[in-house]
Amino acid sequence: MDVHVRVLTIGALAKSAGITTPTVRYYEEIGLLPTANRSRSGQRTYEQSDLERLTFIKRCRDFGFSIEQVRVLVGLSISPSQDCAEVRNIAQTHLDQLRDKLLELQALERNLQAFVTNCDAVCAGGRGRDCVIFKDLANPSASIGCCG
Amino acid sequence: MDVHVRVLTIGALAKSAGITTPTVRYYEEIGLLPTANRSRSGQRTYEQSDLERLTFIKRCRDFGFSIEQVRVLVGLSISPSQDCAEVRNIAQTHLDQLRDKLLELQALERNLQAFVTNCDAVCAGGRGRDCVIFKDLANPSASIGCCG
DNA sequence: GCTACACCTTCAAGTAACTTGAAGGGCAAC
DNA sequence: GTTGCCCTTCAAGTTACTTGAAGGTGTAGC
Repeated sequence: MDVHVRVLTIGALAKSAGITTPTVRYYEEIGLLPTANRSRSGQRTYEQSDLERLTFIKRCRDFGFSIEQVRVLVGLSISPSQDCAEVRNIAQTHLDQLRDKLLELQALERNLQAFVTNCDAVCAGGRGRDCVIFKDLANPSASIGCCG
Repeated sequence: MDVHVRVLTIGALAKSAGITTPTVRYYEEIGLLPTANRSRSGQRTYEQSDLERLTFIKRCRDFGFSIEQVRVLVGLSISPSQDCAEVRNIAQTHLDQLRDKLLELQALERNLQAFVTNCDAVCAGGRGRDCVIFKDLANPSASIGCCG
């Protein structure tokens, strides 16, 4: 059986792909990876093609795709008629969402910076029961921007 | 008992603070809000001070602080010696982490944009079993940047 | 043959921060 | 009295794994 196919243990596979062994088992459990072959003693064995598939999955995850998106992408990648346009569209949608999130986080960064600056300016390391920071944060009718 | 204190139901409280009722109960369950008083029929009742506390929590969450960070901030906000410096430091740490994440996401944005651009340039709406996109993504020894 | 020791196995529960669902009670209006 | 919305609790679902317990496997050295 083991003619000249390089067989990998789950640990070797995981390391090569840059993920952990429990994660490999998890991917198998949720059907992202096919059920692995087993050695006589019951240990999972993998081949080069498994490494490629897992690498594909890892790259997609690194791109921030959700497991469900990766599931679709894996399906497309192994289908006979690989639909590049569909992949492109999934990626574009994902990119759009990413940009929305970036804008949100950038706004958050400005607000947090303003908060810290205000802390420095107003309370300057002091302490006391009348700190404006807490008051403003707890005021239901105040607008945010915070602490000033 | 109900002299001239405006009493709020959980729904009214939640709406005023801009969160959902299950979330209010959840916050009570994890100790972020104190155990609520109850009406004779067993429904939770709240006062203005609860709304302020919940508003404080909501603002902190909007700033992206984790529940555990908010727990600390709430503790500081109700302690007799409110330590502004500590708040400032927590916020600064959080801001630093946020900036790291922003950098990551911006790099991701560039990569995804490159991916989409490459899809357009290389495969241009086509389909076929030799799509370079899939091949590159699945190649364990290829460097990322993707699809080119 | 025996002993380390790293690596493998399964199953269950934990993580964050809620959300959703089921099954039922309370209360004000029409 | 009944409609309809709000409230109650408890349990499970979500995402993407991680951690832990308890035990088997494989190989290297002595």
